[in-house]
Formats: sequence, C-alpha cells, structure tokens
Amino acid sequence: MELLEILECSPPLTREPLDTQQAAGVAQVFKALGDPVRLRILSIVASHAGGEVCVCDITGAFELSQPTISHHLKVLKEVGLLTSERRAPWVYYRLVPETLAELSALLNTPSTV
Amino acid sequence: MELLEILECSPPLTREPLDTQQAAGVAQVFKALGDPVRLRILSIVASHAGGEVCVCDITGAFELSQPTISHHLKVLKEVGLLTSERRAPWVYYRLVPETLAELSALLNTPSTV
DNA sequence: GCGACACATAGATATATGTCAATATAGAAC
DNA sequence: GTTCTATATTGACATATATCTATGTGTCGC
Repeated sequence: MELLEILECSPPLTREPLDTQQAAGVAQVFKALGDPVRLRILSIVASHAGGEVCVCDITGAFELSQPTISHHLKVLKEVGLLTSERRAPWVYYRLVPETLAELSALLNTPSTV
Repeated sequence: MELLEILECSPPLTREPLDTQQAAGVAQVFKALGDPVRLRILSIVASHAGGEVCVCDITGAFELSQPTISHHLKVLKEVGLLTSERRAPWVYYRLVPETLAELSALLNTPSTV
C-alpha cells in the first residue's frame, strides 16, 4: 500500500485512534520530517519560487557532504514528500503538496484556536 | 526557548526556508510523531471523549511493557504535545491542542488542494 | 571514445532510539 | 508505619540512523 493512500484514509488524530497499519505508515512520514536537515531541505524546496530546486542549490545551503544531502533527499522522496526529475546534467526536486496537505489535515484540531 | 514558542514563530514550510534553530525545534516535535506507538498513543488521547486518558487505559491498548509506554508518554510530554496530571492513584494525560494546531499550520499549503 | 561534471550508491562508524527487566517513587487504605 | 496499586526511572542491549569517504552512474562537450 502506498504511503499517500494510507495518509488519505487515516482519520485526524483528534477524531479517532489510528489503527496499527495507519500508525506505521503515518509514522514513516513524520519520521522523515523529524530531522532538522530534512526539514530545512523540504522548506527550501517547498518555498522556492517556480516550485523546483536543483540539488546543487540545496547542497550549497549546508555544510554537509553531497552524499549526505543525497541521502536526505532520498528519504523525503521515499515517503512521498518530494519528487525528482533529471534534466540536463542536473536533477530537480519538487514538492508533492498533496502529501503535505494530508499531514496537515491529520493534525487538524476541531477547535483550531 | 520553549518548543511551542519555536513552533509559533516558524513560518509555514511553503512560505520560506526554516532557519537552523527553527528546524531543530520543529524536528524535535516531528521526531516525537515519528513512532507508530507514540502516534497511536497521541490519537487515543486526542480523540478521547472528555479530553483526558488514564495511563492504565493506554497500556491496556498495547502489548508493550508499562515502562515502554511510560517512556513514550514522557517523549510526547517533553515536546509539548501532552500534559499530565496526577489524581488519586492515577495519572491522566491530556492533549495540548495548541501544539497540534501549530504543527498543522506549519504544514499548510497555500493551495490546499 | 574520453574527460568533466552532477548526482547516487555502497560501506563503515559513531551515536541515537525502542524495548525490556529490575527497581524506585507517590499516594491511598489499613 | 506497612502494604498495595499505579506510574516513573534506571540500566542494558539490539537495532536504526546520520554522517563520512570512496566509488559508481548518467550526461554533456570535445
């Protein structure tokens, strides 16, 4: 089962308890967000005008090795938060807004202060 | 600096990149959500009518040892997702909806499909 | 084809994390 | 005070993870 599907059929946390399978899937996505470097990468891609960012733009923003950045991009891609496309010698990463929206909905509170 | 404060002053991921300090704080909270057991615990507490749940109700829902549940509750409490109160021989846990709402806002997408 | 560039993968290592058994603590009842 | 119940803390251990260096892969220009 794909992760986005699991997110889609998981109720908001405040509505009813998650079952084991839902919790496992959702946890995988949140775990991907549970690293400062990945959060910064995601925010760079998500907030970038034009919607896509070259890997070189990302590596330039960190004092980490290129393989480390590549590893984090892979994790974000595996959980369905990013997609990638190769063009010319570069690879461009792009946000998957549906995944982010599903996560946001999952955390929504009825009386969102 | 408290975690809830950091959440409050962190822009949505789609608006602008997080700085290092924001990313570190936010990641801590998402990391807490990045475990299936903690997600289920949180959803049990968050969805419970009355708003609070006794620890014994939680341990009963899992095939895990009592110290393990206690450990997970501590993690959720440390990042500001839960609070606890001792009454009689029991301890009751309660959701902190503000924290959940801040997280949800952080993930909000402008064109939430 | 060859070299150069951009990125990904593999392998190694140190640290972090989830779990348990054993023990400690807090409060209530006696 | 003693004992019982409910929960927390400690210490140990196996697994997962973030990072690096070294190497592989894909693409372009010559």
